[in-house]
Amino acid sequence: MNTLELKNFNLEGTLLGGQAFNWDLIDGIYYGFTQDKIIKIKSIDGNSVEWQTYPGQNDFEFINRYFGLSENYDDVLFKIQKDQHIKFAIEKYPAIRILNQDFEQTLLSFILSSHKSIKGVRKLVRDLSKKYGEKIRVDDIEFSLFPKTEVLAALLEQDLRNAGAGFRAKYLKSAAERLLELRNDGIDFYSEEDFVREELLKFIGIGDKIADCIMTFSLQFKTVTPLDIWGKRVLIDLYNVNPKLKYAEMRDWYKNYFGENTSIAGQFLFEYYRKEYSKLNADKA
DNA sequence: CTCCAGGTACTAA
DNA sequence: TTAGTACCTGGA
Repeated sequence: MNTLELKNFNLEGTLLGGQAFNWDLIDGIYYGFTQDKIIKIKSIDGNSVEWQTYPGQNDFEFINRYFGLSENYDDVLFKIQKDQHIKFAIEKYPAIRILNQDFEQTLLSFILSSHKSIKGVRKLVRDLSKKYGEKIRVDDIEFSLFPKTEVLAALLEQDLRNAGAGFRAKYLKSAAERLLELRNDGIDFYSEEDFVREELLKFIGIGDKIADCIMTFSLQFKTVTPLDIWGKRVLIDLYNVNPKLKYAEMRDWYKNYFGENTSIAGQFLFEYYRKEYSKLNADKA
C-alpha cells in the first residue's frame, strides 16, 4: 500500500456523502470502482491514509486528481468560513473534499439518481455493474467495474429496465450514445460555465440539479453547488432565503455568498444538515 | 397496502 | 414563463 500524509481526511463524508455512488466500506477499508479500476483507501491514523489502485498498483496521478490533493485545502477552508453555520458544519463534519470524478461515469450515475434516494441509486449502480461491468478481484473480493459507456449504449432500453433503471432506462441509453458521439465532437467540458451547463442540459434526463452535480463532482467547477433538496433546505432554514426563489437564483445566492469555493462550502453544509436533519427525524420517530 | 424518494419531461394555462 | 403531474421500482 502507498501512504499519503493527509490530516483528518474525512473519507466517510467525502466518499459516502452523495457525491459518488461507487464506494463501499468493507472491514474498515473503502473500495471504489470506476469504469477501469478499483481504488482502495484506508485511513491509518489522524494524519495519513493508505491507498492503492488496481490494476496498475500505484496510480498516484489518478489519486491526486480524484481527491484534488494539489489544492491548498487549508486556504480553501479559511476562505469559506463566512458565518457560524458553516463554521459549525466544518467543525462537526471536518475535512470533506470535493471529488474530481470521471466525467462519463459521473454523468451516467447522476442520470440514475433522478427521483431516487441515495441508497436506491447505490443499489441501482451496483445492479448495473454486476450485470454489465467487468469483474476484477482485489483482496479476494470480486468487484464489478462500472459498465463501459460503449456497453451501455449498445444495450436495449428494455435491458436497462430489467436491470432496475425504470423510467431512467431511456435516459441512460441515450446519454451513453451521446457520450460516445462527444468523444469526437471536440466540445470542451472544462471551459466556460454557462456553455458547459447548456451542453449538459441538452441530454434528456439531465436538468438543473443533475447538470450542477456533474459540473461540481466531476468537471471541477468550484463556484457551483448543486441545489438538491438539502441544498434548498440549508438556504431556506439556515439562511432565511425566500423558498420561492427559482433554481438559478438560489444557485446564484450560493455563488455570491461563498465565492470562489462555493462547491466545498455547499458540501459541508449539506453533509452537516443532512446528518442533523435525519437525526432530528429519528428522534421524533 | 400506501407512500415517497437528493428530478425531469411533458402539458396546459 | 410558471404551475401541476406522471414516472419505474424498491424500501420504509
